[in-house]
Amino acid sequence: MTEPNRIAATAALLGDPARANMLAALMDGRALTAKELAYAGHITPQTASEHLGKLTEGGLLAVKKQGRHRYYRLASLLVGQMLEGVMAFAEPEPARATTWRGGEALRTARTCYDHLAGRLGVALADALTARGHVALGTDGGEVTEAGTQFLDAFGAALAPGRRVFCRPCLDWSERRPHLAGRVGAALACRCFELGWIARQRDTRAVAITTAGQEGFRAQFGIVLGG
Amino acid sequence: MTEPNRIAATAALLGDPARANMLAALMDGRALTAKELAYAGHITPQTASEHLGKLTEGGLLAVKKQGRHRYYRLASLLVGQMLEGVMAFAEPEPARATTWRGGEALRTARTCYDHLAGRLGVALADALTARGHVALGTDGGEVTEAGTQFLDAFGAALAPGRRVFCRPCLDWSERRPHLAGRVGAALACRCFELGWIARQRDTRAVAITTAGQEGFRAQFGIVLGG
DNA sequence: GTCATGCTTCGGTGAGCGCCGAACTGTTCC
DNA sequence: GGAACAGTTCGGCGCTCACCGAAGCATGAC
Repeated sequence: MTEPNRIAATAALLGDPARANMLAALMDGRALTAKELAYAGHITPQTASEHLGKLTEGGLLAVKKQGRHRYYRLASLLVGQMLEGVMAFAEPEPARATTWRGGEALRTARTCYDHLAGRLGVALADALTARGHVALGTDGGEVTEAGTQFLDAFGAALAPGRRVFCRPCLDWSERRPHLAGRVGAALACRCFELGWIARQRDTRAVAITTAGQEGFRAQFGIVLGG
Repeated sequence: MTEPNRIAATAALLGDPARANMLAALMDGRALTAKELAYAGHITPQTASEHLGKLTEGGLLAVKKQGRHRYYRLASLLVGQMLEGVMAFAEPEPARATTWRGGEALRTARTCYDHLAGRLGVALADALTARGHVALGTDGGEVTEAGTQFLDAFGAALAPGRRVFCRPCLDWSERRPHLAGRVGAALACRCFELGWIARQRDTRAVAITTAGQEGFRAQFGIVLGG
């Protein structure tokens, strides 16, 4: 009885355009200030403050004071996965190849909560699959023995010993699965470490550096013409 | 720009208690009439009609006319997965062992969209894991060679040849993963076929028949004290 | 034909909430 | 100290939307 009401209450929090915009802006896992989120939601700081209060109250966001700023981020993995679920449904069917702000950059490479998406993310998943490093299906995926060794050598080591699974995440611009879960996160993390990719201000798009162009080509055979 | 608005619009559809109740009632994959859904949402048929119209319009529900009834069901797997995502977040933390309508029956065994959940679902996942038939992790899972053979012999055969993955689905009453995805669906389907479990009216709870008591014990070593 | 039933449409009411301007607290910097 | 800035709280406006009663279509039973 009390159960669906909690569902409704949670969903209602996502059901406001301003809040949805703010949450989408946080999907790359960064922590943003209230002002930045107000900008992302296209609303004034006063209004944003109310929304952020509700989202925090509802357990969707965690907040950390730092000087005169307040940094908001998604409160847990579950929040990111919930948003993924809604996005997977809500996104327009085939890649509507038009007009977002910086759409082209977003489609080339972007972060999706804690892992890589866009053409780069899909290409990485394809490359690893083609080489037998991971096996992916619609219901899940697994890193092979060879894949574990490869990731190890690449510097994106995972806890050894136990079997390593990975979760596919449906990519809304390519409509193809890419690597999420611990594996995707470790891979993305290592790419940042190597300086192959770099975050950009005010967007989830990531830039592929010249080192990255070279690295992705050498290690994965990936060349993104775009 | 248009993107998060779609997310918000979709989430807003889930964000009404009456609609959330109706969707929750459809989570077991059955098709229900408008009247039954009005009852599930605790609203009058007029109001339910509006809600059902919006949900259908939004692509969440599919409807089929049959005589003077209209049967509504979830429109796609994506809808079920989206709801799962929201539920996984929104459910109260530990098993709040109290007071739902038929709570005890629901906790023992119920359907979760197209597969089994509750103690039975978790016990099945545990049994299959313990025997090395499936391997489960937080990011996914896989059916082993032996598991494929076992499922085959059990009558819950899956398309052969390709690797079979399965998706864990976090159980909100037990807080333990159980089997979802194709594997979970095939398993549940076979249990219904064998007459081990039976659907009940007006609830997602399923009854374990006496044949089921015997079968689950013999095949899986599962005894649910009730 | 008449009646019952399932469902939808219409009209009007009321509550909730998203929004912003203005004012207030707290931090940083000079 | 004072000025600048980040963020919140308050008050009031306006819109949206969930709700139900009543009426209107269908379909099926007799």
